[in-house]
Amino acid sequence: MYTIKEVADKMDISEHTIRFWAKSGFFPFIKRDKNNNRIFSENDLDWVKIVKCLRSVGTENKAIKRYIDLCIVGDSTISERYKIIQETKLKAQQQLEELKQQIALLDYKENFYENLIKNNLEDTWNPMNKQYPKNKVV
Amino acid sequence: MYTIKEVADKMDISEHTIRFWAKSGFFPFIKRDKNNNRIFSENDLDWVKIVKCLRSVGTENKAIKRYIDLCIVGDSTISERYKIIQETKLKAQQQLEELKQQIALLDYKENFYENLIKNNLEDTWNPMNKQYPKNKVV
DNA sequence: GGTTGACTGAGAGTAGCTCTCAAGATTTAA
DNA sequence: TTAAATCTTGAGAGCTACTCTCAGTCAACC
Repeated sequence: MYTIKEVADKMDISEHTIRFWAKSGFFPFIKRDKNNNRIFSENDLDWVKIVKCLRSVGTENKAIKRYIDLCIVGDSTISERYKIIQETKLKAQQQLEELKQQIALLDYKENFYENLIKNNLEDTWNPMNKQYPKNKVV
Repeated sequence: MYTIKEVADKMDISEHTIRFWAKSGFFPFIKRDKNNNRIFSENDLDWVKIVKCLRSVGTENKAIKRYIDLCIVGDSTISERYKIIQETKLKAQQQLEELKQQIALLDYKENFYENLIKNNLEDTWNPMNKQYPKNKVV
């Protein structure tokens, strides 16, 4: 059993965000103690985990709520949930490829600057540079 | 030379966003035609590319503006820009690892649902399920 | 018994788009 | 040659998903 603060620390999400998600109906099964404080079970943590996952790959909150609601309905929605997870995974894999390309660009830029510094060269990237080179940077 | 629409198509960014970025001072060198329409050079496209890159790895617009301003200043800011790119790359690599883990979770869920469907099993994930199993899902 | 610290919900504030709109220029069609 | 369609512009409203502030409740420690 965890308090909201413990969940926040454990999952690396702010307490504010967890309360916001709770208010959005993402954790329908959380119990309260006698002071009305939320107490998260291990099972509730699983819900936090999947919400964090969906959110981090860009799933809209409305779509997350839809998925949660399908979970609550039960077994009859399994194939629909399967489809959602499948599509989300595909989207995430595309993001991975995109991210790799952006890292490659950052890597190129890093080497470029490193080279400038090492050799005391001019910054050919800067469009202010009057000797803008034929072989453009980036 | 490109119109804003051509840049939007080429870079897969909405025209709205490009105008928003332009208003934010991310493209300080864009020329206008006689009707005040923006005309993007190949060099301007490079700026769009680096802004898109920084943005896509979560760099705040304020920090992007800072980087752009450093570029405008010129060679004296190269080492500072180098540091920014280095740190951004590190952040992006962490995101890559995080994304891989989220994909692994989605993959697990996908297999889990697939198995349920294939074998007509119950959904052990759903907390509504009374026979909540000892080995919890996810 | 008073202060410290965790929690609560309501609601204001913020970032970064995203969209609508009216105005102006151009191109195309009748 | 006038009309309609298309592209652009900036201003500004609207939206999503937080993010933060605040006043209030409760329990635990000195």
